Amino acid sequence: MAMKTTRKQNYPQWYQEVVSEADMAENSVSPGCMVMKAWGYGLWERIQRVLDEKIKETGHENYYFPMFIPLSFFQKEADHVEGFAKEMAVVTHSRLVNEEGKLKPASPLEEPLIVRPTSETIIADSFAKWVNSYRDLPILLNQWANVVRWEMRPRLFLRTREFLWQEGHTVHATPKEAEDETKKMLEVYRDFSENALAMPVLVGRKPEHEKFPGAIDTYCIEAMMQDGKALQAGTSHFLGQNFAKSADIKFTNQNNELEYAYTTSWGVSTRLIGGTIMCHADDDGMVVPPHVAPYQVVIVPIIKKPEDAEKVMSYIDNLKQQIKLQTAFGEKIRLKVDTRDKPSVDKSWEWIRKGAPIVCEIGPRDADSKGLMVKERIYIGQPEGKKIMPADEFVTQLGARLEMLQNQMFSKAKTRLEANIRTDITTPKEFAAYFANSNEWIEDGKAGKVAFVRGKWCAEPETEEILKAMKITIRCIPFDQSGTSGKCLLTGKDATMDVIYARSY
RNA sequence: CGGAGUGUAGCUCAGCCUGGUAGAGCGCUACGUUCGGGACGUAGAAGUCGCUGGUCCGAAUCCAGUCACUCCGACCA
Repeated sequence: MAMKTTRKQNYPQWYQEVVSEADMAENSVSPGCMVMKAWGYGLWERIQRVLDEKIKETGHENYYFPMFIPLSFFQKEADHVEGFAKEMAVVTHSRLVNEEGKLKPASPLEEPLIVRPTSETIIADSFAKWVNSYRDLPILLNQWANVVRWEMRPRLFLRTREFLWQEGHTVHATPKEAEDETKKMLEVYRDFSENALAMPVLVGRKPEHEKFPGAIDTYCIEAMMQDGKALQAGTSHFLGQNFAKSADIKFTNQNNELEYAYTTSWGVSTRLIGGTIMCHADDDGMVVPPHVAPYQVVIVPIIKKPEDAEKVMSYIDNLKQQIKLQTAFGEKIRLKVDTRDKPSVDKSWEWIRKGAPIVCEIGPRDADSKGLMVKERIYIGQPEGKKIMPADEFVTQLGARLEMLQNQMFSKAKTRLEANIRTDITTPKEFAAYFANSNEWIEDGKAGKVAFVRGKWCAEPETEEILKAMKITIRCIPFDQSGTSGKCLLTGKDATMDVIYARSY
C-alpha cells in the first residue's frame, strides 16, 4: 500500500495524495491554478493526440482564436452572460506604473477584455463574417486552448481557474444537421472515454436547469467515480439559432432566402485526467490506462555491482530495440529506461505510484538467463502481478498484453458502474433515505452505499429546490428511456421521464 | 463575500501559553555496508521564524497592523 490514506479512509484526501505521489501536478503560487508536471501533462498530451485524431476523422479542422474577448460580446446573448458573469477574469488596464515603489495598473482600457471562459461569442463573430451562402456550410472547427473561470474552490484537475480543453464549434444550415453533429460528437466522447481512458460513461441530455448557458439542448457523458459520485466528463451543445441571432450569422439558402444558421459547441477538458484518476487509481496510487500512458513500459535496471553495469545495460539496450518494433493500439510502444542515479527500489515504487502499466526489473541474472521480471500495475486476480518470464516471450506478447490490460480496466470499471445504479427505488421516502448516507468508497463490483439512482422525474420547477436541499443533482436524462410511467422520486407526482440522480463533483 | 484556522529548513511540523538568541522527522550531500516489494550506519549542508511597527536589556514567543495561504459555505467544465 503506497498511499498513506486509503480510498476508504478519506476519498478526497486520497485523491490529492495520488496526484501528488504520482507527481502529476501541484498547486501553483498563482491561486487556484496548477502546475502540470511531466506525468500529468504527458497524459494530457496523449489525450490530445488520440482525441484530436478522432476530431479530425469526423471532418473538423483546428483553428485558434484569441484568448481576450471584448466585454460587449458577452452582452449579446442574454442567458450566456448570466451563466458566466460571476466567474470572469476581466482585463481592465494595459500597463503598470511605479508609484512610490509600488506597481499600479494604469492606462485603463476603453472596453474591458474578458479572458475567455469559453469561446462561443468570439467564434460566432468570425462565423458571421465567413458565412454568406449555404455553400459555405457547414463549418466544422475545433480549438485546443486554455480557458479561465474564476472558481472559488479549486481542486487539481477537477476544477482549476485556468484549465486546458478542446472546444469544437460548428455552423450548419439546418437544425437537424446541427443536432446530428451534437450527437455525433457526444458519441466521439463516449467512445474516447470508454476506449482510450477505459472510463465507462452514461450518455444523455441535461435537464433544463443544468444546460449550458445559451444552449437549446446540452448532451453529456457522465462517469461514476469510486466514491459513487458523478463526474461530468464531456458536454456537447445544440445552440440552435441563439448565437446566430446574437452574432448575426446569416446565410442565403437555396431558395434565395436569408436565414439564421444553427451552431453547436462541444468540449472536454483536463478534468478528464481527474476522472481517470478517480476511476482507476487504487491504494498504491495512480493506474494509467495503457492506451494513454506516456510510457507503457518502464525498465528499471537492477545493478548491484559496478562490474555488472555493462552487461545489464547492453542487455537492456538490445531488449529496447526489440520492444520498439512492437505496437499496441496501432501505435509504437512507448518505453522508458529509467537510468537515473537512484536506488532501484525507489524507482520501482515511483513507477507503481505513477501507475505505469508495466514495469520491468532487469538485473544480471536476467541478462544471463535472457529473461526479465514483469510487474503489471493493473492487478488482475492476484494482488501482486509479478512474474519472471523469458524476454522473447515478453516482447512478442507485449502489444496484445497491453491491450488486454486496457480491456480489463474498462470491464472492471464498467462492472462497478452497472452494479451501482439503483433502479429499485420508487418513492420519495426511500429515495431520501438512500441519499441520507454520506458518500464513501464503493467496494469493487459490490453495490455501494451511495451511488446513482435511476428513476422517475416529473420535471416540475419545484424539484430544483428539493434537489438543492438534498445536494443531489440530475446527471442526465438517459437516451434509453423505459417509456414506462411511475411516480417522481422527488415529489411523488406522476412522471414518465427516467433520469439519473447522483451526488456530483 | 460569510465562518474557522495556519504562516518556523526543500517537505511535514514541534517550540509560543510562562520572552533569554533555532529544533525533530523526511528529503538533500559525502563515504561505507546494502539493493529482485519501500535498508542502515557515520559525517555534513541547509532557516533575515510571512511582512511592518510597538513593548522590553532582550521577541519565533507578548501587543497592534498588514499580507498570504488552507479548510468549511455560496458558485462551478
